[in-house]
Amino acid sequence: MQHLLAALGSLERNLAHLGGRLLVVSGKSTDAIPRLAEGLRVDRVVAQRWSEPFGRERDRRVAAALGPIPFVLHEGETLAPPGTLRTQTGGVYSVFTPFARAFRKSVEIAAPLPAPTLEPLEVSVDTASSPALAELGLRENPRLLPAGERAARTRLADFVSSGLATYDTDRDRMDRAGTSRLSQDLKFGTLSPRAAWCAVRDAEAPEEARERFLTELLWREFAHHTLWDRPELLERPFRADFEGFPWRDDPKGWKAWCEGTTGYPVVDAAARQLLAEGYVHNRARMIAASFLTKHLGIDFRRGEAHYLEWLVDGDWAANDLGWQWSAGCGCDAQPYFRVFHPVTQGQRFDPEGTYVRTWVPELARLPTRHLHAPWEAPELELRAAGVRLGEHYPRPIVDHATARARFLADAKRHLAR
DNA sequence: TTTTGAGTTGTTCGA
DNA sequence: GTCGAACAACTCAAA
Repeated sequence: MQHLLAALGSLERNLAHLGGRLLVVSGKSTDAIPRLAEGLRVDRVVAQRWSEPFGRERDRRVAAALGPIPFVLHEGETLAPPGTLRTQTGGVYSVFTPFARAFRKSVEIAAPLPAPTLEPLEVSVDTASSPALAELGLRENPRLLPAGERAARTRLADFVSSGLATYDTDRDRMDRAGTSRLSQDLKFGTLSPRAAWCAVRDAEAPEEARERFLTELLWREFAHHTLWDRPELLERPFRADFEGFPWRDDPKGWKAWCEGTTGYPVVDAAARQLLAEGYVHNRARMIAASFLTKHLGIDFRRGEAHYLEWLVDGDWAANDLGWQWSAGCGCDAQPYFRVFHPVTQGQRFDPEGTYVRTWVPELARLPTRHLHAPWEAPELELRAAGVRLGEHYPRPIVDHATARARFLADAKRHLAR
């Protein structure tokens, strides 16, 4: 909400700069938009398509409520309109690589258009200004990134000039600012994927780094196109053989995973970063999702909903695709037995422990070699770091090897039905 | 129609 | 300590 309001404020300033004006109305879109359209005596209502199921339903209802006034939807949420890429036999792509190959071959991405000129409104209508956070009973979170089109463009420019060159190697490092951090801008539409694509495509940076970023944009694209064609994926696993999987109900495990007290430092860091920042590093999301679904055996849809509730950048398409992939039931022909080791992953992608120390400060004084597995640290070192396991920081709620074996057995049994 | 090549992100075990 | 194989065989997409 904070990000949305700040983005609206930015839009209001930009419009004023162009001689326009942002009108704010409250109410259901099916009532408010027709009322405004009639009040302004417009000949059409123009909007950007929202391709996700919720948005499609909303657009359908608004169009119906507008009656004779045309409701014109433009593309822009994705690089190519969803539903336009098809296999040679007319089928829907279900594997990323062929989708990406076909996309690069057939889609030409033009530079974004300049801002339109605006005409002053001649009709006065009854509108409000957008509410302040406090009016909605919310407190400002100072950790959120600046929102709005200008902030997004600055972020893109900064990324292109400094982060892009090392993107292909640093993007996996949880302890570095190696990612673009553009996800919330793409989600809110304050940055178009075309602008990001063109800026990176035409940038002076190593080809591997540029290609890597463009591929990530295509993953976002793949998620939206896939959900467009198969909206039922928000409720069902992509892989039909995962239907009816024996997920566990583990209230204690669920609570620990949500609040960051599983005893696995990287998993806990991810949980706490989510609650604090509305953002989690991509690598940490995968580790957290793997832990919830595989170590704890909890249904991916619960983790998916939790992430969607807390993420600033959370959209249905990418979130669902990511969670299904992590759970092993998504668009991925890779085997189900790929279970992330939370300690190894931490050591590999947070080698100095910076990420863990930031989010799990009670372990901050522990030497790096024990940071990702504090239960294996000698008592003396724990004491020196001021850590008593079970008091300052929990012991692991599950044993990695045991949990892994349990999941593999469950999956093997279920998939062999 | 049949064949062929390939598939984001990993871990463990044993030589 | 390093390295390759096993994990399991399947489905997709294109030729």
